[in-house]
Amino acid sequence: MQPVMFNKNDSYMREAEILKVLGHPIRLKIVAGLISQACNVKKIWECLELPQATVSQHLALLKNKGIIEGERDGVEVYYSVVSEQARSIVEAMFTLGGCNHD
Amino acid sequence: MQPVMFNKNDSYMREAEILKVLGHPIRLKIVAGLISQACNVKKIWECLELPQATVSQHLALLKNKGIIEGERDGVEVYYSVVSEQARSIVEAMFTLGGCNHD
DNA sequence: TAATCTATATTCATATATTCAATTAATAGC
DNA sequence: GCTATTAATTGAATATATGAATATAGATTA
Repeated sequence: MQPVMFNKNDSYMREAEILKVLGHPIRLKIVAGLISQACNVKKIWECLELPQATVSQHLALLKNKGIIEGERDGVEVYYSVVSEQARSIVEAMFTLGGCNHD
Repeated sequence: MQPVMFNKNDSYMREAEILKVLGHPIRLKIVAGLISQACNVKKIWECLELPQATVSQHLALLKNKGIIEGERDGVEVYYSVVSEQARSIVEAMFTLGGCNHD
């Protein structure tokens, strides 16, 4: 009896969704940055040199998918990574250190 | 002096692209299946109960991104995972075993 | 309260992705 | 040549994502 190689029942929906959300350069940069340190919104879009609205949209998406969470401190909101799965994916991504093709 | 939390220069393009390609339930299923064993195309679309064209499209995308490679054996083509980065991402995804929220 | 700085939400035009039937290509055997 | 089998491609409809402008809400200070 063979192992279940292609599982048509298990939809991998949730897993694929996490990967898709991380699969955008801006969001990946944000999450990778927040892994090393929690940060407020202004600093993020200043560092990345992106419009505030753009960063805000990506932060909202990351928050809705349960990857980051924000904590308000006065006028500022500090975001940090709360999804261990996202954290381990990003770490797996970079611990290989580009030792793949080309 | 602080570490470079938000790197605006390093675009993370390539990394984000890998995650985006894996961020689709069908492609994630295919890659997860091919990690456990190389397989020909017909078996894939039969197991997943999807049209041949749909699976072929996703296989082409995975191949173009350097995640899988195909080897022809007569009239069949056997695919296998060649990207160690993709492999480690998928493994990181599932070794956590859903111990996150809800 | 007004003024101001900050964060979030909404909207919209554009671009990209996805699906699947139909078609084409490649291989093997007759 | 022809035919069967498997895989790749095309094309068109539909769906989703993106980014920037704009509007709204929240918080602080004068």
